[in-house]
Amino acid sequence: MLASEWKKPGLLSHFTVVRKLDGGIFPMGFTKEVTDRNSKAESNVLVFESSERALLNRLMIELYKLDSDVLVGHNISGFDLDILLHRAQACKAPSSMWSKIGRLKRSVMPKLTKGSTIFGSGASPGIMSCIAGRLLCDTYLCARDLLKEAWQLVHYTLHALNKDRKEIASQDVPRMFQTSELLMELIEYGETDAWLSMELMFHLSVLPLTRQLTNISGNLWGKTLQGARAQRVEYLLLHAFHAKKYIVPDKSSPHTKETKVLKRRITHGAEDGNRDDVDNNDVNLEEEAHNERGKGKKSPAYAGGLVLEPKRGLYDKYVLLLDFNSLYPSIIQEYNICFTTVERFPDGSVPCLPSSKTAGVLPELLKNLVQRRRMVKSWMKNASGIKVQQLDIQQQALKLTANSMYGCLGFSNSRFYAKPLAELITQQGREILQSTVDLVQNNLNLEVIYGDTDSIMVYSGLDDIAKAKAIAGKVIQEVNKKYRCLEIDLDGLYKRMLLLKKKKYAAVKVQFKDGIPYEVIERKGLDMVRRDWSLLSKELGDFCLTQILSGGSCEDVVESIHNSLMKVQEEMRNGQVVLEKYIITKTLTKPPEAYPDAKNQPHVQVALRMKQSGYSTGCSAGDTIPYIICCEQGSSSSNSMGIAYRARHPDELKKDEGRWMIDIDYYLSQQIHPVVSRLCASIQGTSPGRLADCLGLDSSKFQSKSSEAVSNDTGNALLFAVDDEERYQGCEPLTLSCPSCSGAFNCPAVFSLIRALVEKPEKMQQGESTSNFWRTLRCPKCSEEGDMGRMSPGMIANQVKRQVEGFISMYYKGLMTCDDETCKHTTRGVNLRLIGDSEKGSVCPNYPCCNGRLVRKYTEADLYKQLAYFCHLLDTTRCVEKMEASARIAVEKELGKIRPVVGLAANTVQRILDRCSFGWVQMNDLIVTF
DNA sequence: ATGCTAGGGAGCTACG
DNA sequence: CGTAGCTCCCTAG
Repeated sequence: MLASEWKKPGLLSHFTVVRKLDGGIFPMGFTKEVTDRNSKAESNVLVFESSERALLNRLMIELYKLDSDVLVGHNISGFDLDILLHRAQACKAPSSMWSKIGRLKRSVMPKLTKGSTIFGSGASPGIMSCIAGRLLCDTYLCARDLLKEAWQLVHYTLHALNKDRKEIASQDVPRMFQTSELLMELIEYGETDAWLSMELMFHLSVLPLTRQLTNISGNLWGKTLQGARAQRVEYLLLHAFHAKKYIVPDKSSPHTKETKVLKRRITHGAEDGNRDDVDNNDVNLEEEAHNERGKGKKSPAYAGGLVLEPKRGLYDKYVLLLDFNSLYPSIIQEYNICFTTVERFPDGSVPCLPSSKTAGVLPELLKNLVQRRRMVKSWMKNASGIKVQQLDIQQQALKLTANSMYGCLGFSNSRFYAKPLAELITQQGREILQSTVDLVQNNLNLEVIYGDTDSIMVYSGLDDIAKAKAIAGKVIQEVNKKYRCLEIDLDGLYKRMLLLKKKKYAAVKVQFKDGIPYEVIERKGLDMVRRDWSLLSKELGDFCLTQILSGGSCEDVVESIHNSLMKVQEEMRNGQVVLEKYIITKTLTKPPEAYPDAKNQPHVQVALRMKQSGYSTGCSAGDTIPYIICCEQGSSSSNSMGIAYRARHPDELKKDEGRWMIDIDYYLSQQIHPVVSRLCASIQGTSPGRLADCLGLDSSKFQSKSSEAVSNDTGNALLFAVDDEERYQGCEPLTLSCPSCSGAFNCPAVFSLIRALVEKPEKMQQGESTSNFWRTLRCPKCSEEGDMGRMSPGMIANQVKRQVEGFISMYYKGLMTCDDETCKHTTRGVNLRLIGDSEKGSVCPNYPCCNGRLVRKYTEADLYKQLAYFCHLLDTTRCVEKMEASARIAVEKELGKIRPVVGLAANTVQRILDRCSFGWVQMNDLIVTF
């Protein structure tokens, strides 16, 4: 349907059910508001229930009455269904109630968490079986998998759609129940979200596209919606082979692994003397071990496409982009590559091209797909209105199907896995690209500046678009002469182009609309198209790029870039620009009761491993932690002293126009966890005062009382008055292990070492050599000469860092220990969220030998005590200051007293300038400081 | 459960 | 201390 049609008023209906909070009441005037709404809509669009169970019941009844064919939602498979079914389970809802979510009457709830529970992996088999009979359309999964090429589009679309959308933190929900207006607002947010999910589905044409894909392949629609690409190809091939009366290979399942092992044993036993066989087995074993080791990221099994070394630079005359139309499918047809035609060698080496003239099943299938697509495209020319859209989707589906065939040949778990075929195809691809380059360069005397897998870029050196096109025509004619099926075509004309690296370039592309040319900037692989760079950096980089591609003179371009950077610098100094440091992906959705340890604290999940939020936080994705642990960008380096982690209470962060910032005032008014902040201060040399400095605030306001006493000689770092040693009794010691005697030694020996290290620069000035200096460091235990050269500051820092991190992570991961003195069994890996149950004391695993119960080894109080102890031990404030000072001198020397700041943007600019003809510009001219 | 490889760039670590 | 080599993330094709 066209958007105008499904958006027509009256076509869609909606329904909302809301319940009051446990122990609460609905706000005044809410009942009247509900009646008003319903009478206005002339149906029950909004109802309320008194309990969660009643709410679930009501929802299921409404779903049953609707009996919908498709359930739509953004991340519905990873979230909504999971919550609904788990809550139904928790509320002890009868099967007659929850099974209405599907079309199959069930009496027993399947195991919901069976299978993988990785975020974004789709619904578990248990959940899928609950909704049997209905299709599940998860716009999140579809956007990510099915329409990978349109990912950017989806990203922006979502962004655009989200314009009016407000995110409500879970801890704010109770607040929304205080007045009728707020509650109605909350309800509207829910309705908007539902609407947006559906709008996204329509926008992406998910249903028509998946239906077409399913029709082409002959598999199940539900599977296509889940994104099972391999299965689609499998079914397509199954149908094709079956029609020709072939017997297809068995589907390998998890059981086959056992059979393989069994088979190997049999062959091994029978042909013990056969050396080759033994070798083969070893290879297999190695392969398997390798695969298992590299779980997350398999190393490539065979060589892929050829990427030409780019001739870097800024090209200001026309560049032609020539591109083979669907290279891999064409190769299969061109060389008749098929399971039935290619002779595969037992040793697994790359096979030869087939000589057979009779077309194989695979090429014929592809030929058929191509012909159908051509036909559909021809129909499109004469169609109009909605028909054009439908046909367009059909041709897209045909293209997608043809293109995904190759990938499945190389997919090791596919029924039609054929590595030799995949290898042969990519090998031909490489040869074709290389021979094309040779032809264009040697025979046509043109300059090829870049090429990737199936494309070449030719620098014409011409200003005239017509002449450039003529050259393209000549190249196309020459290349296409050589092949039967393969076809090269002009894919784009670049007026100006900046070529930086392999897979990284930008260009001004000339396109035509109704014969009138217009220009678009195309960005490929550069920082600004990646999601892991901060917005500021992306915006600045993009600005620089547009300037460079603007065609202005060198002087103008450099000046305008310089000015814009200076402007940003100024804005940063004035606090108008705030670096995006924290990205909070999602607020926690389970009720606080689920986390007894931190009941009264709001919870957040942090985006891990995004550049904006720092690396290695010691938590894994999805872990719930009572504090946001993050690190400042660029501050973590293994060779620098200390750790870069910083624990922050969520209240300490405030959100402003979508960006999260540290609320310094709150930080100080609440004195949130001085221990943690002190840990940062002493190890990393960062303190609230310094932080305030960075943000341009008056740092004197931010010094805590305890620091004033000692601030005379330590500047703005926080110090900690140590009372007595007894207070740290029971804490884990901080130790270093000596590389030569392996003995562990602890403070204060550690600190004499650290201090010695810090004093190094002074000694160095006296002309002492580095290696000699390191050798003066001795382990206090063995005090042997020689090996102690390895006792480097990096090593010490690493050991300290590891221990501190280790403790924090042990706390958050919930180390459990048996309370029986004689047993003391310790177990790890209990997630914090599970501790609620465990803390009641589950039985020690050593039962019945031991009657103990597992309890948390470290309580929250232990954590703070321990952290305080570490701080106490690491009282290296003075050293840190010295280290900082020497580092500052080094930096200042290098950069002439300016520190690079928009580091990211500056890097990008540097790289761009490196490759332009602006070589004479000094980078220092462009460095911005804050 | 699960299409493929190539490649840049950042953080981190082992090693000489 | 410098650096090669690893993992992780995200892109191009």
